[in-house]
Amino acid sequence: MSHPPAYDAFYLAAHAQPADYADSSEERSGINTLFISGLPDDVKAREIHNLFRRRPGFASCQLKYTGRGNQVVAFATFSDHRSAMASLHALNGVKFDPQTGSTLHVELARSNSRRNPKRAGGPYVVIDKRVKSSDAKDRVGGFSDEEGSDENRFSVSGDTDSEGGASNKRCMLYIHSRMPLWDCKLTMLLLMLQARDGACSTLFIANLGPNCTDEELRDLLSQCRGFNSLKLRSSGGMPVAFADFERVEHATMAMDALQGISISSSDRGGMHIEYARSKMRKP
DNA sequence: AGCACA
Repeated sequence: MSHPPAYDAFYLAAHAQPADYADSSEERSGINTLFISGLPDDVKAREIHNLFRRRPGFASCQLKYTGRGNQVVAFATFSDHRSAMASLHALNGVKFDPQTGSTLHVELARSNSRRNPKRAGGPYVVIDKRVKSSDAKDRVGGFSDEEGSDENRFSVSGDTDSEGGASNKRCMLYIHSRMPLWDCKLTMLLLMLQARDGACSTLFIANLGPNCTDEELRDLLSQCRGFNSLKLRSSGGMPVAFADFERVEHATMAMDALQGISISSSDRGGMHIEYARSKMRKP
């Protein structure tokens, strides 16, 4: 009896919805906004404002709770690039909190803040992406949340890979030390359920052994939620299979759970599973 | 790398 392997959380190369990343070749000299990290997680918007308000060319600033653990970052916008650079050099590496010894890391932001402090109201803006723990419970449903160890886990990064000019955007998870466990799980769940390129609710299964049977595959697949039907075919003398699921998300989870596993008839390594090119017609 | 059934 083969069991689906544990989810490979450490390197999840999911073809997730592309986060919008600024092209690295973008003109940097038009950037008037600074990105500030290295802040203690109890920093107040007022402190950020006080840090920047007297600097030449200062326009506005905002504090952002990123929602990744307790991570806090800030943005400060200036009237022009030169004054932004001046403040960057003045404040980068400065000790912010003598208690913790935390040091500011200041760099040019990826893009200018388009937030208008006058319209947004108040001298500084707070963006709070933190998820309330009550919704988090609702969102993750059956997941148990061993809270005690908030020693941290993963976060998501975007990356553009332009092999063959195809420019596939993908997301990956990497270990990161300030994220509570529930947040990691939520992130993983969302990534798993993200629409991936070419996603289809039917899966194409190849690299099966010549003696693979319908029953053997069906036994395995019927343990997967949303499994509808299976068709074994032969392609070039070798068996391939099509497995249909209720929804794309079910197919995605089955693929992630079963990818690469060997079954008793396997004689050439584990199964190769992809989305089928087209949805299976009615059974 | 191998993708059918209408």
